[in-house]
Amino acid sequence: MNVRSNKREIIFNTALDLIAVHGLHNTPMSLVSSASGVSTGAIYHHFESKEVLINELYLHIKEEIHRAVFTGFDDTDYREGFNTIWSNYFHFLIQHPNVLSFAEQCSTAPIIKNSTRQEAAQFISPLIGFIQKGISEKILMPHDINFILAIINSNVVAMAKLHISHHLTITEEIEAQAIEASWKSLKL
Amino acid sequence: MNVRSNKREIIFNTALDLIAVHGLHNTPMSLVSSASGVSTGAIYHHFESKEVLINELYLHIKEEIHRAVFTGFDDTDYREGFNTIWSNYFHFLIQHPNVLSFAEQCSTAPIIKNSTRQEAAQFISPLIGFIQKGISEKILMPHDINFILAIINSNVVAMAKLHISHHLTITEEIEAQAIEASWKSLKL
Amino acid sequence: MNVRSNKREIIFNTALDLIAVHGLHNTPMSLVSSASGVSTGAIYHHFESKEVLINELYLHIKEEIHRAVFTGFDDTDYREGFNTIWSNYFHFLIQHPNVLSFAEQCSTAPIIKNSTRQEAAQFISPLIGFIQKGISEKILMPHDINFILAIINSNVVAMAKLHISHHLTITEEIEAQAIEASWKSLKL
Amino acid sequence: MNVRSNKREIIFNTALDLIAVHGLHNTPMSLVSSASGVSTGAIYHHFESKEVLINELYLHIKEEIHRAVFTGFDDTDYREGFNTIWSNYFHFLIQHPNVLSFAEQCSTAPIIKNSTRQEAAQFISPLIGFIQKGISEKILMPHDINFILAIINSNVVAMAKLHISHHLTITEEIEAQAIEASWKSLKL
DNA sequence: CATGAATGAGCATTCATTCAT
DNA sequence: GATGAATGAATGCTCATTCAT
Repeated sequence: MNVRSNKREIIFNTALDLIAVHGLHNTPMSLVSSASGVSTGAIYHHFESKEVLINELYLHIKEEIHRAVFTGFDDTDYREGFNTIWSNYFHFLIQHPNVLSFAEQCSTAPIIKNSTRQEAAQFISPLIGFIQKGISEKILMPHDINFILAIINSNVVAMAKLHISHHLTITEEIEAQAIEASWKSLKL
Repeated sequence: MNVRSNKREIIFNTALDLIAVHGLHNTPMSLVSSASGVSTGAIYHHFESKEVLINELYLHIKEEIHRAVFTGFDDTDYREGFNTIWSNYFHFLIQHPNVLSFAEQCSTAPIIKNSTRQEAAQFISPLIGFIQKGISEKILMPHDINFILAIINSNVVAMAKLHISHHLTITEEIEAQAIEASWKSLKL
Repeated sequence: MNVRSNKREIIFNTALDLIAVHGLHNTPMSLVSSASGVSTGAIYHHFESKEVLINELYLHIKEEIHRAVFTGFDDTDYREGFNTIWSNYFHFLIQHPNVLSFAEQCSTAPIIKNSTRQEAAQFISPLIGFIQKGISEKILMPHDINFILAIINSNVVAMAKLHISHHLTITEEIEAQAIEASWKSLKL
Repeated sequence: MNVRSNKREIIFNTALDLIAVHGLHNTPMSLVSSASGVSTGAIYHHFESKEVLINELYLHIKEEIHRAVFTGFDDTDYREGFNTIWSNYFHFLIQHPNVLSFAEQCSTAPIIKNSTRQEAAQFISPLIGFIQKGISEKILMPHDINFILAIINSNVVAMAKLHISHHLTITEEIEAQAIEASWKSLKL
C-alpha cells in the first residue's frame, strides 16, 4: 500500500506539473509515463482512464487547497479569521502556481464530471460554516452563501493570477489592501 | 466581400457554440464544418489553422464584450457610470453564456498566443480611462489599475457564472447588491 | 491563339521552375497559379488536369532538348558530329538545370504515362539515324540502338549532374575527356 | 530486439515494394500499414515520420547495394575485379528492380535530406579505394574519382533500366559488351 | 472566357488504451 | 503485478478539381 500510494502521488505530481505547463490536452499519458518513470500500464493500474486520473487529481488538489486554507486558523476574532483564510488561500496559490493553473483549466473543462465538482464542493463546508457564523453574528451582509463564496474566491484567485503573471506583484501591503477590499465588499 | 464576412461570421458563431458546449479540444474542425455547413476546405480558406481560428475568435469576442460594456454609458455621474459598465458587462455575459464559456476556456489555454492576449488587452483602454478618472477625482482608492480591473472583472464573471450555473439566480436585487459589493471594495 | 499559347508558355515555365525546386508533389496547382499569375480556372482551361499538364510539359521539354541537341550539327565528319551532339546536350542541361531536375523526376514518376514516354521517344529519331549511320559505316560498334543511346544519354546526364551538384566542375578539358570516354565506349 | 528488427524489416520491405510500384507520393502510410500487417501506430513507433522511414530505407538500401557489389570480389586481377564489381552491381539491380525504382525516385526527391545523402556516400569508400588503386597503378585514366564513379554508375544503372523496362534484354553477351564499354571509357 | 472561393476525399500523425510477455 | 509495444479510431490539414459569378 505504501508503494501504491507512492505511485499515485508520483503520478499526481507529474501530471499536475505537465498539465500546468502544457495544458490538459497537450499532456499525453505517454508523457506522464515517461516523465514520472511509471509505465503506462502501471498508470492504468492506478487510474482507470485519463479522465479518472484528472478527476481524482482535481479532487486531490481541491482538498489540498482547503486544508491549507484553515492552517493556523483561530476562531477568536472574526476579522482575524477572515484575514487568515484569505491570506492562506492566496499564499497557497502563489506558492503552487501549477495547482492554480491546473485548477483553472479544470474549472471549465468538460473532462471534469459534475459528480466530481459536487464531491469537491464538500471541502468548502468549513468555509461555509465560517461565513454562516459571520452572517448570523451580523458581521457579514446577509447575502446568499454562494454569493459570498464567489466574491472571496474570485478576488483571491484574481490576485494570485495577477501576481503569478507578473502583471502586479502583490506585496504584503497590496495583499492587505486586497483583503480589505474583499472585506469591505462583504461586511455589514 | 459580403459573402466572405458572412462565412467568417458563420464559422465564428458555429465554433463558439460548439466549443462552449464540447470544449476547445473536443471540437474537431470536421464538426465545425458539418455544423456550420461550411466545408473544411473553406474554413481553411478563411483561417490558416484551428489555432488561428480560435485566436481570431477570441479577439472577436473580446472586442464584442468591450463594445457591449460601454453601451449607453454616460459620463455625467461617476457612480452611475460604474453601475452601467458593471451591469452591461454582466448582462452581456448572461445573455451570451457561450461567450463566457469560450472566454473562460481560452483564459488558460496555451492555444491562445501571447501576442493575441496583448492585442486583446487594447480593448480595455476605455475602461482604464474610466478607472483613472475615478482615482484622480478621489472617488476610487488609488490602487494599481490592474488591481482594480481584476476586482471588477472577477466579481462580474463570478456572478455571471453563479447565474448561468444556476447556483444562484441573480435577480435585479442581487445584481444591485453585487454592484454595491464591487463598489465598496474600490471606492475611497 | 497568341494569348493562349502565351499562357501555356507561362504555365509551363512556372511549373517547371517550381517543380525543379519543390518537387513534383510539393508543387500544388494553387502555387503554379499564384506564381504564374494565371488563375486555377485558366490553368484548367488549358490543361485538363495536373497529370495532363505535367505530361505535356514533359513532352515540351523533351522536344526542346532534342532540338537543342542538333543545333549547329554538321554531317561531314562523324566524330565531329558526335562531339557536337554530346556537347550540345550537355550544355543545354547545365544551362537549364531546372529542365534536368524536372526530367529526372519524371524519369521514374508514375504520373508520366507510358503513351507519353512513347510519344517522347519519337524525338530521338534523328539521333537514332545518326547512330545507325555510325554503325553501318563501321565507325561505331554494332550494338543495339538502345544500348548506344543509353550509354550516351547516361554519360551526358551523369556529367551534367556532377557539374550542377558541384561535385565536379566540368571544365572544357574535362568535358573533352568525358566525350572521349563516351566515344571510346562505342567506337569500333 | 529480435521482434523489433523484424518489424523494421517488414516495414522496410513493404514500403520498398509499394513505393517502387506506386511511387513515393502515392504510397500512404495507411497502405504501408495494411500491406505489411503492422498498424500505423506501430510504424510510427519504429519511425518518427514518413520522411524518417524513407530516409532510413534509402540508407538501408544503399548499404545493401554496396555490400552486394563486393560479393566474391578478388583483388588479384584488376580487370577481373572491375568485371566482378560491375556485374555484381548490375545483377543486384536487375534481381531487385524495386530497389532500383526506389533508389531512382529518391535520387531527385527533396524528401531525402542532404545529411542522408552524405551518410549514404560513405558506403562507396571501398569502391573509391578500388578506383584509386587503378589510377595509381596506371590501369585507369587519371580522372577525378567522381568522374569515374559517375561513368560506371550511370552505365550500370542505364543497362539495368534497359533490361527491366524490356527495351533491351541484357544477355550475358550484351552484359560483357556493356562491361567492355565501361572499361574502354576508363582504362588508360 | 476568366476567376478564385468552395469542395471533400485523402493523408500524415497522435494518443488513449490494451494485452502478451 | 509491471511493462511498453502495439492498436486504430480520430484529428488537423492539403490540394486537385469544380462551378457560380
